[in-house]
Amino acid sequence: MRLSTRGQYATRAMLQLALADPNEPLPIREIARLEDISEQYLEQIFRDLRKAALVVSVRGSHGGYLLPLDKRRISVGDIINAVEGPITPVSCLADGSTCDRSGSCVTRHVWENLQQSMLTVLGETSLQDMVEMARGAKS
Amino acid sequence: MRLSTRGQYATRAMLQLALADPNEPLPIREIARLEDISEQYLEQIFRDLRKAALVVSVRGSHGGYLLPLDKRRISVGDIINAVEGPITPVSCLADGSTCDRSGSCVTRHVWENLQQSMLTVLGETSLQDMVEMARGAKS
DNA sequence: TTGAAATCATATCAATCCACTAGGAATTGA
DNA sequence: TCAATTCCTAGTGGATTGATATGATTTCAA
Repeated sequence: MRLSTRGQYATRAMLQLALADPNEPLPIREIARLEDISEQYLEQIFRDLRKAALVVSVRGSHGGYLLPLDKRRISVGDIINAVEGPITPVSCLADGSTCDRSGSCVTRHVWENLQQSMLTVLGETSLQDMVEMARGAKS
Repeated sequence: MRLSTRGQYATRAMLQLALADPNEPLPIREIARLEDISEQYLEQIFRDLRKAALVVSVRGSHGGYLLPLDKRRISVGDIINAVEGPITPVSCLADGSTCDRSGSCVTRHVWENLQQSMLTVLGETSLQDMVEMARGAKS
């Protein structure tokens, strides 16, 4: 029952973006250095973040990534969802699943509860919340 | 972010045990047939359940497995824990982990919240609850 | 007392996924 | 022009998953 590193890396990277100067693009190289993550691996993760419109890229020299949205409106759930897909604790809760087991619907309710509580926690934590945590811890 | 089939199979199997006659051992073969699970795979899962004392085995002909405990006192969390190990959404929350990243402690709080909420949901759902759900759904 | 039914145990295996690396093409500021 | 950067596709070694194979051990029942 593990989040993959993609979700963790993406979250840490987004936090770095949120802490950085919002007017100048932060390059992946810099984020990778700050968070000690493989540069090329992080590139792949940022491709997903960009596709989900959670970041905006600036190409070319002095390029990098920017946060286009309000930090209050980006949740950790959004980030995880962008790089790992939907939170589905069991496969029968995934999109196109046909859970045809009649007797197992009881356990399905349990997994639905689990899923709901995970979505709630991750959806309630915004990038802004993490920025404030970081600032609070620093002072 | 998936539970493996071990946890799901174990939960469904335990529910079958909870629904069965508490006085006569239910063999794995029967559970595997009811839930359409590989018999030998289920054997391995039951070894873990037995080691965790969530079931008791009766060897030999007419053998099988029994629930030694109050159904109210066994939670889905106990079952998952027995067959998959502790719920740790990220590796730095695992037992012997040395999370030495200074800056990442902010995200750690998020994962701790996630973990706590998962533990709560799974810990609050007992085998008895599932039995009642199954009975309720049946009538 | 023998045989069938069942648990118990270990080894193996194909497929999949994970975390990453390799190697470049395209874009842009200086 | 050139260096810095994003963008893209492919491959890869190791770990994990979800089993299967094979057999030993235990016990009830005919």
